[in-house]
Amino acid sequence: MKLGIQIKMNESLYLRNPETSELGRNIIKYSIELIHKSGFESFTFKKLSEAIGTTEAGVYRYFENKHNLLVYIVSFYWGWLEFQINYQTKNLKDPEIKIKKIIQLLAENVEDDISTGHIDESMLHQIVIAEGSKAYLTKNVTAENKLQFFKPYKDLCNVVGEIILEFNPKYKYPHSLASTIIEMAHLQNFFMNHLPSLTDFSKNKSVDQIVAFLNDLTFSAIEIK
Amino acid sequence: MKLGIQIKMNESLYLRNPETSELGRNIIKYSIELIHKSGFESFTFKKLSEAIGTTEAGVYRYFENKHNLLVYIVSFYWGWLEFQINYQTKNLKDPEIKIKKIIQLLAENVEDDISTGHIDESMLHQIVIAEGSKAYLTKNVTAENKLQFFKPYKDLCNVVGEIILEFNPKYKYPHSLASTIIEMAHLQNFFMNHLPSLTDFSKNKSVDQIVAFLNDLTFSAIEIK
DNA sequence: TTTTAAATAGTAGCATTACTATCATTAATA
DNA sequence: TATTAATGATAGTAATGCTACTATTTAAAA
Repeated sequence: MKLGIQIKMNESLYLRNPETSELGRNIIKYSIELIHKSGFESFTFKKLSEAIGTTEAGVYRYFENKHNLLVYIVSFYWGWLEFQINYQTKNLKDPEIKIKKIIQLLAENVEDDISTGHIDESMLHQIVIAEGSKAYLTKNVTAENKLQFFKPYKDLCNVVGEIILEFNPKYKYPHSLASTIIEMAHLQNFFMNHLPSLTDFSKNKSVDQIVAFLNDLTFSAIEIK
Repeated sequence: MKLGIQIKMNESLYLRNPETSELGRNIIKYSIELIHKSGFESFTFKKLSEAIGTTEAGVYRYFENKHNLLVYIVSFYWGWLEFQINYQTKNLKDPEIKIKKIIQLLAENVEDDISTGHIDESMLHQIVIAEGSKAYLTKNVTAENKLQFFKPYKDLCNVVGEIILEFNPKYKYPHSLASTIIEMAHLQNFFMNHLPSLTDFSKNKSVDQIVAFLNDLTFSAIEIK
């Protein structure tokens, strides 16, 4: 059975809600494909509109610029991931097991069984690994942060931070550790695949090695001494 | 006394060595200023050439494109930092003290007492925090990696990894931990200043808090149990 | 000293990018 | 059926990213 989920997106990210029309949904779908294939730098609204079969102006009616579109799809990912985490840790009591589950969800390659129609979450995961940090590494962070552009990311970080405190209420850096785990789950993946000498993950390129590293790092830090 | 140091740069990063002429040195100097002021996205060779008082074509004679120029200045930073680390840990025997020194050098704001003429290392440090990862987060990583674009970064990571092993020869993830420390020294700084809810660092925004977090994280991970 | 070739600087131009504006057409709704 | 909203088609502008060509300076060889 495929479950449909809906993720409410921040309205200031778009000019017109892409979920409400065929064209809008195609914009999201083909953006993900194009960015995944050729990277965010070479991605343009021209190419996107050609892929969809519409015009550049058509895309501009939905998104002010390609940066906002990136933030949109990255935000979608973080929202989706938080849903996954809530769903998969719902009935777990033990915070240790919860944290391990979260690390696994963060690091593991996505299989989109709980999917959302037109969006390929597995491809989206790859995009977030390679392009995600470009969403906030700009001169406009502060302004965009005020518009809540990064809320889904911050929410996720909070959720993880809370569970860290459940495990060890005395731990001093729950948020910093949460953002470290989240970032590293992705960055070590990127390094493993493209700059392997920055990691200790061998040939087989299995994400299990990243999970093991992050588990070790996390529990060493938060275990009660 | 100001000490002059020279950092040998990878020749495939430039078309003409910017160290060998006044114009070349100005290209580096003003790039750092402009990127620091307005960010890498809005930085163009046109604006740079106007700031210097030359023409666009003049800049293109030194660097193929702005991406390579970014990689150049980021590489310079990593080379400079490795020099600093070697210099400041030279006579230290205890690997624990060495690691603490490294974390401090990574996280602390740079004061360029050991400076390199026209380059403002303190400004460069800020650039690497905000733009550094854009050097490798591209579709060309693999090709550029083959051309040794990221050697200074990888060298640094290796140096840190070696010292981690000095502390605990049995630790399983020296490189991944090294790249985690290096990346987080910068990213937590960025978060602290722009997205503070992703950290646990309060009001005063002192980098000492980042140092404390990284020390805790690192030594929890590598201490011999 | 003159000649000449190499290095450097400057001009101009082109294709693409990142938008904006206008107007006609289609589809949905009152 | 009239009206409005969304889309499509077309065009245009300014900035960006880059190349080709010409002019000038400089430095070495004759």
